Amino acid sequence: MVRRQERKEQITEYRQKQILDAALSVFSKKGYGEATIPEIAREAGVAVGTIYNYYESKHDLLVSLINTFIVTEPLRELLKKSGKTKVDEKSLISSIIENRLSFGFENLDKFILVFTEILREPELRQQFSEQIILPLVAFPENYLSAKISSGDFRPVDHRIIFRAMFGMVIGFILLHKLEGEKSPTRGMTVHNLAGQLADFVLNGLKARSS
Amino acid sequence: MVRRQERKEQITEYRQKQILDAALSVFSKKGYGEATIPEIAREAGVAVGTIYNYYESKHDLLVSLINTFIVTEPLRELLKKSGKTKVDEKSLISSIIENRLSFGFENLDKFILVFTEILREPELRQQFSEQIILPLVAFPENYLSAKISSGDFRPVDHRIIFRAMFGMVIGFILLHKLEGEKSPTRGMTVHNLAGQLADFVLNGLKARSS
Amino acid sequence: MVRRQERKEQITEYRQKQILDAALSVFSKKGYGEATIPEIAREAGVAVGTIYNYYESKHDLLVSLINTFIVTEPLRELLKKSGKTKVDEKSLISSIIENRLSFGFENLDKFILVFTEILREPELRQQFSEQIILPLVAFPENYLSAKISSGDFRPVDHRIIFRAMFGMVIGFILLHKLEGEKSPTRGMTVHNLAGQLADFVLNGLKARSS
Amino acid sequence: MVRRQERKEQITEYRQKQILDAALSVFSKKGYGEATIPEIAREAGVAVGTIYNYYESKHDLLVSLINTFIVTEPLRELLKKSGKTKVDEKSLISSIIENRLSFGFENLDKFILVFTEILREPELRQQFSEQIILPLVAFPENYLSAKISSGDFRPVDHRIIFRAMFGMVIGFILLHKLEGEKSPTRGMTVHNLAGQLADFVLNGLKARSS
DNA sequence: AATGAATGAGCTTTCATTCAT
DNA sequence: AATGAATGAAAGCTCATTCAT
Repeated sequence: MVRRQERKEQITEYRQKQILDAALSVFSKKGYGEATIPEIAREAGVAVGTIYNYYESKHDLLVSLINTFIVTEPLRELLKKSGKTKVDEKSLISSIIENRLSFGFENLDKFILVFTEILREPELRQQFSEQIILPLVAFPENYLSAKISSGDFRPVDHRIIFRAMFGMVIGFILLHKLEGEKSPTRGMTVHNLAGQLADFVLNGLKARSS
Repeated sequence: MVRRQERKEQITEYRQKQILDAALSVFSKKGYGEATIPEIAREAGVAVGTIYNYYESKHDLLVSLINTFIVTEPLRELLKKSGKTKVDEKSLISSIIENRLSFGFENLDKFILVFTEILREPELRQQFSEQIILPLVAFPENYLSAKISSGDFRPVDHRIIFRAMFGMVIGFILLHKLEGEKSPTRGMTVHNLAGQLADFVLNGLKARSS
Repeated sequence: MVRRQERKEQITEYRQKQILDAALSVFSKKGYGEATIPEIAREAGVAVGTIYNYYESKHDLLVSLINTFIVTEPLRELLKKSGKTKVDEKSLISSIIENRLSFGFENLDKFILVFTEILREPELRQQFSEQIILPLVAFPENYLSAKISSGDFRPVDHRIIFRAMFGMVIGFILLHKLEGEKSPTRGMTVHNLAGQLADFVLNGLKARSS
Repeated sequence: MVRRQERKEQITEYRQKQILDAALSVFSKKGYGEATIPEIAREAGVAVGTIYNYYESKHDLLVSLINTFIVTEPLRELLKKSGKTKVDEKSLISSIIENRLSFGFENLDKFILVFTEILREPELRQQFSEQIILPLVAFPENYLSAKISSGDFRPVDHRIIFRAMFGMVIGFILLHKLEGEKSPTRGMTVHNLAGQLADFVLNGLKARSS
């Protein structure tokens, strides 16, 4: 009896994943308005009606999707990565940037989807702000402020500067995609790009006085 | 006779502006797929059919819109601003950033619209890349590379670093909006923010060795 | 003053002809429902509004068209041809058939238009019946009945048989067009076809007993 | 399981028939261009959307309709009627004509629809020519040519003469409808008309020399 | 009298949603 | 629980008609 119950839940979970994956794919390819339920059903390999057994409406599907991929997944990842080996500053920052760049280059359309819809749904925005940005920001901000206290970093406002760095990565990805084939960033490795960005972040533009 | 002709052209131009303005407003509020022609017509104060006297289809309206607001307008502005007074480095960079921040905070939804659609339309992307990004990038890149040559700036790859700075501004705006009311950037003036970003860009994170 | 009046009427008449010609062309190419006023205007070389200065509505244009080309024109032609030189029977019938075949091959789409609309408009049908068919039929029926009285033709019901002959020509043209390129009638001259039909009409199928 | 499958197919077939019947009725009453999908849906007793579950577009509906009623149905009938009892010549021809007249009087608007659209669609025309006219023509042509060989019929070109006879029936029906109430053919029975046409076809107009 | 931009009713078509199976 | 045919509201779009110029 218990087994049966478990079994059912597993199937349910699997179905939901099937559907959300398909929805993510279709929504980010076409945009919410132009995606259709039949297409999502086809991509998920289920019938149209089945989707409505799991989600109340197309809009509910979108919200669930964003909650899952935005709230649940990233936090899970964040936790995984918290215990990390010590490395030197440049390598640490460089590797984080590299990781985010790679991820962003792969998933830009999904981000755009998420940004777009978050900006249109105050409810989602608040969730996003409180459950994603704030925790995400906590660790690096602490890192920054520790470095500032210790005199390793200049006395900048860590809240602003962290957001500037975060934004830099996002914006860099966006430009890379917008420029397309012609961009001078196209021929370079992500590792190289990340290295240059890390150097810039640490040293700025100005030549050292000495 | 000439008068009549002129008069007509003026009306045509005015109508086009009316419709494009309304389309920009509705598209950026709702997104392309969820915007409707009746709503655009209502906003423009014309009949549905009138829109089709000026634009072949909803999609043509989008493309015309992006071309007008993305290709024509910004280039016009760019030219206006080319002759500028000399100021010191920090002020120059700070004021450019401030200008872009203000503009971006006001117009993010329009940018999102434009980004989204450009990413979905290779044709638009190419236009955008060649007619907007490249010219836009030319001047600051030259500035950067001159400064590097003169030894004022460190020997960075100006193509990358310029894009990093550009991206930083875009991404910063995006985060600002996504975080909403709770963001620590909310209480600050744009002038202040721009100052901090300019300082960061020039000096980086690292404390000066001296 | 009289001159001016006359002049105006001439222009009016010319405009009407321009418009009716264009309408005939477009209606018979596309069918009434799929023809559009803008297309007719373009074909006529006038503005859309001008058509409405001469005809009350699209439907009025159709009716006027049919009345003109069906009632006025054919009767005019009929009168022209009433005084004819005497020829022998076979030649007479053959030449009439040839004339109708040539005309029909050229103008089938116009006939189809006319038939279609006449069948749908009882008012037109009555006009057509009384003003076209009856007068058109009068002369050949008289001819037939005279020939029958004189013993040259067999004692058939001339009303039926004339309609059979008339129908034969119409139906033959229809089949010719419907069969298209593959029809065995394609390779033949109209003269030849007309000759065979005339022979058939006069002699029927049966071999003469003698 | 098999039952369910079968059941579904039956429903599908029934729906298609429902829709095609309604479409035939509305198209032939109004013509393609002036028929509307809502009206067809109403006549079929289904929702507008349902029609689009079975046919891709209004035009597809037309083509399917013509293919069904023009290609499939008549050929089926043709096969049914191939084995026939022997009767004398006059009766045979008379009864065929009578059959076609009755059918045509009943269905003229459908024929007009079909003719009109076939003349506008080269693809349909070819289908019609190859799949309908040619097979339909084969048997009577063979009959004619056998009769000619045996000396029973005069040595006419059977390809032409058969088409003349076929056309005569079509054209006769057309005239009958076009003339409306006033036609002298109105008071007569179809049997009588067919008899006179058969007599005419066999004997022509000319009095026998003997 | 001629024009053609503006109009909006009404078309074809789509698709989120329902529900009998 | 899964299905997908049926639904009909609402979209994009067309075009007969009007009317200020």
